[in-house]
Amino acid sequence: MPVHQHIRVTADAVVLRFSSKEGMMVLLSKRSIPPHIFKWGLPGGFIRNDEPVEDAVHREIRDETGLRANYLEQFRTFGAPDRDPRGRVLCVAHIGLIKPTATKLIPGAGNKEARWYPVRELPQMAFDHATVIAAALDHLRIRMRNEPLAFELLEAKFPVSELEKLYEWLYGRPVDRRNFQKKIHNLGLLTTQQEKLKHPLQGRPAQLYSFNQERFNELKEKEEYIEIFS
Amino acid sequence: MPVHQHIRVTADAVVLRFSSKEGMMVLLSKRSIPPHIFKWGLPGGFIRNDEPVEDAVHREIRDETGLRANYLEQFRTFGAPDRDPRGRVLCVAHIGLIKPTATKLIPGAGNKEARWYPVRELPQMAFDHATVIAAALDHLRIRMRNEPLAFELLEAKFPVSELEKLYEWLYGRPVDRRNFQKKIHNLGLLTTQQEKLKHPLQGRPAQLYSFNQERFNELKEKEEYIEIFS
DNA sequence: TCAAAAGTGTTAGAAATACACCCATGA
DNA sequence: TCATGGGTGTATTTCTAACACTTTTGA
Repeated sequence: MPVHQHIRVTADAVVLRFSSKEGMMVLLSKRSIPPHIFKWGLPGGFIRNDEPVEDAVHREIRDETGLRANYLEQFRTFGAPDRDPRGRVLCVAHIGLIKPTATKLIPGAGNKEARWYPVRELPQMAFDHATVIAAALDHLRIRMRNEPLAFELLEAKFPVSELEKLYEWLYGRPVDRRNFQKKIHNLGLLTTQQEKLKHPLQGRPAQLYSFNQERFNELKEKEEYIEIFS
Repeated sequence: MPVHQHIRVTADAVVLRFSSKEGMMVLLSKRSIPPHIFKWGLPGGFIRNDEPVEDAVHREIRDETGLRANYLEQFRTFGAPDRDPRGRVLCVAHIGLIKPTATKLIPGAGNKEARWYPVRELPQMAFDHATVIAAALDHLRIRMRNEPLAFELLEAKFPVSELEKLYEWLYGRPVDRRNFQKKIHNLGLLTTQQEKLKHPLQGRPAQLYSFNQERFNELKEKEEYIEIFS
């Protein structure tokens, strides 16, 4: 039992927000202390001794931005010995997903500035956080084929086109609207809502849908393998 | 910067070995010290202050069993505050894959007993290691659909039936031999070897194949998505 | 009436599935 | 010659992919 081990551990989150107008945005906070002072980093920080890791992530996101991710999943731990100049610091990295309406940031006690940045136009990043963001997107790209994570990034009621644009953004290729609708409807994952989209900037108003979680659970029970997107 | 953080970190591995006769086996080592003395646990231990995480895993596996996994991948970090009675200990869990010939164990300095156990007949496990093993298999089940990890569990030259039985074991369902061969050959992942399997216990000798890594890399470059098994 | 986005169906090709008999070998 | 496991082809169905015009609305 090593009394001599001295490794610290942070819990950090790549919190993502999507809208078809702005694309995928990531939540960053500006560092106000060294190391990497004034660079931008992921919300996160040291885990408390008796605190569950997920709780630490939620706490840090709240403290730095006032937000709460409605989906949170650990995806990898970054542990290169030289990734932090202060000494050995492991980073348990998470993906957080949040609805597009979560735009208003309330920087907390730390007085740190927080901002949404387009994932494809990142500022100078602290530590290895650019790598962490890239890894988070790779992870999401794999998970979103089979898991209904897309719906965590959309409003409760959304037009199919928004879902489609999210997949187009993530996979970097155009998606055939007709085939996409066919597939998603055949799976039965969408429940038609009464309303239509009230204020399209222009064009025909879109039918709104919500994600049918029960239907997905049903599918998952009987089919071992569900492909939402190919 | 929390001088008061006191969290220790271990690197542990679920090292797996497969043969059609025995099924999937996991490498365990018997604890010789408290806590959980005399229960079985995953090979692993505390990371050194300046040691890369993967190096720590390899070192622990070697020290406890004399083996070296030919594939190693981190899959999750377990961090429940109460998972270790000694205090807060995070476990960065890995999957290790090893060839079926790696049967001989050389317990090292720690004098710990090490053994291969069938994954489906585990002894009483230390800590949350039963959960860790279950999570490793879930992870493997997802990864093996799209990544050529199966070949890390087979000899360099193997009959198709061995590959097929590996998939059957992992997904818990029978696989149609003809359709399986068709699919795997259409992908072009197998290179036919000169030899046939020399000593089948009975029956017609099987053609041997090796995994064609270059072909897989080629595929991965042009196709964004490769499905090895559905 | 125009611009903009939404909605929708058919066809051809590819892939997945289901299914059964013969072959090569050792005992 | 028998028992055992290896090797193989075809027909059916399902899924995927390609493709363009009409509808609804606000300006």
